[in-house]
Amino acid sequence: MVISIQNHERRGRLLDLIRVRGFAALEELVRELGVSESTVRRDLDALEEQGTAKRTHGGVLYAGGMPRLAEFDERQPANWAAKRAIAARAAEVISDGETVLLDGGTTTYEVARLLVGRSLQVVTNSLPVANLFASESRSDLVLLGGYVSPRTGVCLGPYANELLGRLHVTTTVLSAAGIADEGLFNAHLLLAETEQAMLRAAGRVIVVADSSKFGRKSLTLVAPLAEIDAFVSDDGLTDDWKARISAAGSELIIAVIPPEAEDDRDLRSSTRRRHA
Amino acid sequence: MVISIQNHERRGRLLDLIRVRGFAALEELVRELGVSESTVRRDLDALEEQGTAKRTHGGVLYAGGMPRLAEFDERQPANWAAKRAIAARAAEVISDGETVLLDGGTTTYEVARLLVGRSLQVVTNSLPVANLFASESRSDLVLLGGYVSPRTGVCLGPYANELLGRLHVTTTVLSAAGIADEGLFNAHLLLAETEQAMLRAAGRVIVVADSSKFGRKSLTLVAPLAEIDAFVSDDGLTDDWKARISAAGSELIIAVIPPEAEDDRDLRSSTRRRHA
DNA sequence: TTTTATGTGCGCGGTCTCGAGCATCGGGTG
DNA sequence: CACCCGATGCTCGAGACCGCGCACATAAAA
Repeated sequence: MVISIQNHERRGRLLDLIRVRGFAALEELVRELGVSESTVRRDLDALEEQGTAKRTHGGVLYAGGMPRLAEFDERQPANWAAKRAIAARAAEVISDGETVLLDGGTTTYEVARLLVGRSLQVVTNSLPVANLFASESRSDLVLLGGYVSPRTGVCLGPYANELLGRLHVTTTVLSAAGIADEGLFNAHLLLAETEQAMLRAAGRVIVVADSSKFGRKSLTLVAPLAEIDAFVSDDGLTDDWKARISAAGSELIIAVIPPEAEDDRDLRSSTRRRHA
Repeated sequence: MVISIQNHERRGRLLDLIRVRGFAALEELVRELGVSESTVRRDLDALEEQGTAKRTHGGVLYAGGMPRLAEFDERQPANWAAKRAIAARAAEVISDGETVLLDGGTTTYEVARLLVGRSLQVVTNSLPVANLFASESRSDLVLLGGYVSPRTGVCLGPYANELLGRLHVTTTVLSAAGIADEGLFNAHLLLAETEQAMLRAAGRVIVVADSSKFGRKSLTLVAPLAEIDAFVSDDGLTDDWKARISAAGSELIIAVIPPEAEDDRDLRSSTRRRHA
């Protein structure tokens, strides 16, 4: 009946190690628990039986983790390299010490990843972005509250807008579902309101959007082009649109997709001789 | 028979598979990508060189994940079994359809884990708890905004309190750093204010705390015992404290630690071993 | 005490994986 | 056309990991 006490203390520590790291090699568990490999393996079997861990070859991974958001999972990597290149350029124009407001979306998430570790004040309505900065002591984090959209993980609604009305940030990084002559478009009505509040709170507004977004409309208009200080996009943007953005008085930053990671653009015989 | 395009498209798909699952066995990647094992292995080498993935024996795990919070990592598993048992009892007294306000802390986090999938409206100031419900379509999620404490991942400050002032929930699940005659104690001054606002917003207040918390004080007083409707603790609680809680007019729910997982309680008799 | 049960460590054979080397294919270059 | 080069797939020896059985130690039961 009574199961030995060290037994469960050790399994508790074991489970904690796995939970903390998400994955642990069997060899390192042996070293850190100070027991034999057989014992660790038996414990792992028990944990897998219990369902809290899943064994793999050479290690174990935690199974009690959190579910993931749909938007970040079901994405095809179509223009992912473009997003990353855009994010890199956008992160460059943000200086240390700034107060940055980050919108939701996959591109702004990539920007956020590049900003982790910088000395910044970060404001966001995006749960995934907040997770990036939550444990970061180098930067302060302010999260907008409100109703959380299940699919995208962003905070919406009047509470978020109201809090935004009392904030001021040096730079806002916005995403967009479409960019047309009328201005920025977004697919979510409540989010559009929140993004309008973000615009009002910002000293400088940067929109990150890959070239496929230009010329497309979406459900609702967020803001005219003239309210945007700078666009960051990739070199798939047509000259036509480059002209329109200049005409609207906005700066345009073109990110070049690095040769290491091109995917949806051509460049066939990749690395070496490239006629140019 | 195109050359380099397929290369990177495949690596993009590969990285997406890894990113979505967190971990993937090499064999399943071979099957799903329809290429040979060698090619997958070479791609994995490239991804590891790039830093976005980490190879293990027999598989690969995604390396671009998010950092983790200190409070949930450095936890010793001392009374973790107690926490889980307490969380199970606390989750039982919450009915479907309720609006539940969940505090931060590891015990309330365990409660939250058990509530995932239930039909509830959830309000929380805790980032880890919010992550649990963010992708859950069965339950609505409202997140309190404000400054995010780096160590614990909870939202603090006047914005959170203000938003709480305009909410009403049926049940609040609170944690505590200490429980003494004077009432609930907490280690964080700003958090105490937020928790007081949580108390005011609630129709019913449940405090989850393992027995080691009773009789201990902490930095600041949150609320007197009489304001708590129910305490959930483990059977290590002394009769003295059981009487005091009854005297304060609060309900007491004792969780029994299942025989599968007892750890730090009793069985002191057999704590030695070590062969020569 | 002896007996029994449980937990732990060690060793061995079998299976799987890894990395490197080699062959093939297809296209671009001179 | 001849050559080069990157990409892919296959083979194979070496090494890692797994599961099993056995031996030993300790605590509870007889």
